[in-house]
Amino acid sequence: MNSVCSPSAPKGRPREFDIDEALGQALLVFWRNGYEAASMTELTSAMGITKPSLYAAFGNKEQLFHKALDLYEREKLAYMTSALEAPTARGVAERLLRGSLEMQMSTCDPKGCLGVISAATCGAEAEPIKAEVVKRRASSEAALVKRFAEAQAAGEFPEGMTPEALTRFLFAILQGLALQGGSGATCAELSQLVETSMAVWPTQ
Amino acid sequence: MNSVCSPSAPKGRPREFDIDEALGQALLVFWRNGYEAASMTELTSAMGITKPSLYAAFGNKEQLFHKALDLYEREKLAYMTSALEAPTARGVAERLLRGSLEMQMSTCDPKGCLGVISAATCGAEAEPIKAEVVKRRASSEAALVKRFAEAQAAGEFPEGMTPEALTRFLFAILQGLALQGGSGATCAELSQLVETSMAVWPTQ
DNA sequence: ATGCCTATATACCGACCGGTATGAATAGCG
DNA sequence: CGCTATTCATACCGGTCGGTATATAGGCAT
Repeated sequence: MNSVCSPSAPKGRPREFDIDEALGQALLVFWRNGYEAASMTELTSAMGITKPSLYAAFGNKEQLFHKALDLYEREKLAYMTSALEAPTARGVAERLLRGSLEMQMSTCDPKGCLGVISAATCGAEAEPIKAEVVKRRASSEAALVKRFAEAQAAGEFPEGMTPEALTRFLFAILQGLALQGGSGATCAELSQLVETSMAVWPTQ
Repeated sequence: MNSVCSPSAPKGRPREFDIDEALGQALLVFWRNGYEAASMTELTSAMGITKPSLYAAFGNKEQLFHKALDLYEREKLAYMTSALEAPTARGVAERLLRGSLEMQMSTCDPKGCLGVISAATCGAEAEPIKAEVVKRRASSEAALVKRFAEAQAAGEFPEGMTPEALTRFLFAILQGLALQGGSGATCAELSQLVETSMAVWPTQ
């Protein structure tokens, strides 16, 4: 209750690892293996820390996954929010498709999408994990619906096309893209999928 | 080397369960939980048999999954082959989409697609499982490419649309459909996705 | 130097995993 | 009736799971 009260006033022994870097490594393990298949042994090994350190710093496996998911959305899904700023609905779709494609083509990151992997996983233990991922996806969808509603008001849509329908359609393609990417599809094949999707995207 | 040599000449104690019915129950468990999350305990419980009986009748967990996958393709994916008989490429796509939609809407079967679930699962233990599923998917894709090539030769495609591209595109939508179905999407939402896909499907 | 507090490392916990050894039960065959 | 062959039920195997008790090491204030 005194002194400078600096943000870094650790009274005890200082931790010997960078907590953000460790979280980044945990994210990679979850990304490659999914929640359930990522064992504590593999997590701690990749993070370079021991199990008690992990539990002291992150709580437990589920909380660690949540924090890794936060990091994933913040760093890897940034193109999603920026895509909404495209001038037209078609531009938004193109940015989303190309952003997702670029992610799948990244040589340093794992293939597939952490969200897709986690949503498809169905173990009883991972039920709350799946629910959380689905919930976050719903908020992303809502943002896209809102953006497409603006586009519709601007007269960009052909009649009969609702913002909800196009959002669901685009998300389905993005999910298929991530799934095929995680199944060993080549860059050319995924790129072809993006081009085809843009070719069929409704114009006026 | 004698007698009627009837196909049913079991010398020992006869098995007390129907092997096909047990396999059907195993399929449901794999379908709901995925390969890795389906434990032997849950499998044997659902099949109504004990572990040694399962191993005697089916080999091991992986072989059981393969047989369940055979059953799945034979019974649940029959609409895929019949869809290829539609008169036009557009008709093929529509049959595939509506067939997949109907499966997702079935109240007795689990949601999602066993193939999608198994392909997204990424545990090291399940690597051969994933490879097998991807391989079977590739053969389905090849069949669709072949059918679309006929359609292209018949002048059904607009220029620039290749059979490979449309196949990949359609499979992506089907995968998105299964994934959203497995994530709790409503019938109305999935139906909307099918309608949108048909609306954007290229015409001539 | 002495407490105090926190992080570290080792070893361990009960539960469950896939898979199996073992012996009793049940059929056909002589 | 044995004899053999197959299935059944129980109990068990080593290994791994997520999670933790315990004791030591290390930085701060006094």
